[in-house]
Amino acid sequence: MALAHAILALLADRSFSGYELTKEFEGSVGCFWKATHQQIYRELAALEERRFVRADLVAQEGRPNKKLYELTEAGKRWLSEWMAEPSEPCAVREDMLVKTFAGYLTSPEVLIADIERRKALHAEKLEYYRQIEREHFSDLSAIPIEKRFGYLSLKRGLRYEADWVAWCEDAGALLRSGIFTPSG
Amino acid sequence: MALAHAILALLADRSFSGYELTKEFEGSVGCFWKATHQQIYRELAALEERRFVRADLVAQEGRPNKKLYELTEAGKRWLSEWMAEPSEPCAVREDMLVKTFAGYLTSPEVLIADIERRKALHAEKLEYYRQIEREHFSDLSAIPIEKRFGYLSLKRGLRYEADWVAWCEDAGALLRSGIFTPSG
DNA sequence: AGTTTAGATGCAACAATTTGCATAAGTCAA
DNA sequence: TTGACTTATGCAAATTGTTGCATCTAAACT
Repeated sequence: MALAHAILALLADRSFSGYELTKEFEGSVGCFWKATHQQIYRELAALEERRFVRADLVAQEGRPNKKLYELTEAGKRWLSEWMAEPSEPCAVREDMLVKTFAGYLTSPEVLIADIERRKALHAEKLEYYRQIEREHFSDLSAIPIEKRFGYLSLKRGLRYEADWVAWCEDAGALLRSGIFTPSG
Repeated sequence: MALAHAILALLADRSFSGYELTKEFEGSVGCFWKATHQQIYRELAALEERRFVRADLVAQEGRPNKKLYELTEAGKRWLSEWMAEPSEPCAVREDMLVKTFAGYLTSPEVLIADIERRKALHAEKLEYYRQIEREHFSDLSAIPIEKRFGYLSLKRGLRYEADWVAWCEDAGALLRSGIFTPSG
């Protein structure tokens, strides 16, 4: 039920509609949580029923109406209580590493191609996080304390993507070295 | 449906029972996949129905009988085809980073305690992977080629855990520096 | 003699996630 | 003016993942 907490964590700062939350989860917050619009809308409905959030219908000109959700006192309390509980490492399920593990069933070229593709993906995400870092966290003392905490999460995202890029280079070099081919 | 592929990837090397597979997923293979015994038994039954694996009942003395599963030709083909498809990064859902993101809702001490706990967990796992590295991959040229590929996956696990430890130290230092407290 | 630990498998219920479909208004370019 | 894209929300079904329980054998501990 931790998606609920991720949503409440965003709503602690300001109000969001489901659509806006979806965008957030696809972007910067994506460094620590992934969720589709379906999950978010369903979870918001559940949170509203539990009175942890409250919704305001906002009529808009030129576009569909939206439901703006805000955190209630009960929601804030529930979130704070959860913060004190120990956190477990998230489950890893990496297709890529299943492939390297059984790499002898295909040709090194197939693996290398996929690794290069992944390297590009992670490098792109890394650049995106670096841009956020430059634009929002270049001077921590200049931003309100509540916003500074996001930097800790972003730092993890920066590390994670940089680390993937480094592994891709590492693994690519090993595969090209010929250690994994009978002839080499 | 990628758990299926992870199971087949293990069975490509040798036959396993469900119980043995569970142990594998808890240990070394845990660096790229997490699965409970329930998931594994269910998936094995489904794979058997699709004829990607075949089961042999093995009577054992002194302990319950077991079902030894082996990969079929069809299963091997299906796995090889899957290997050529591009792999997507796995979904990240990190409770810890939700907490750092909304860290202003609790005290730095609460965050620091959890970060220290996580650091110990990741350091332990890192040591475990290092032990596997020493015991199984200290000389790549001395082991059969099929087994060498596992080192690529292990290397990712080593990096991942080391990177977490480094982040924990980083985040801990920042939290202790007082940047995140109004008085500091 | 009784409890715990390890090996071995499985059902049932529940929770979470993904995927496909559906709607509806407005913008913007070919 | 047709087609693609963005904003905005949602249902239904299928797939995956988790949790609690249940069974059986045998060794090892207390």
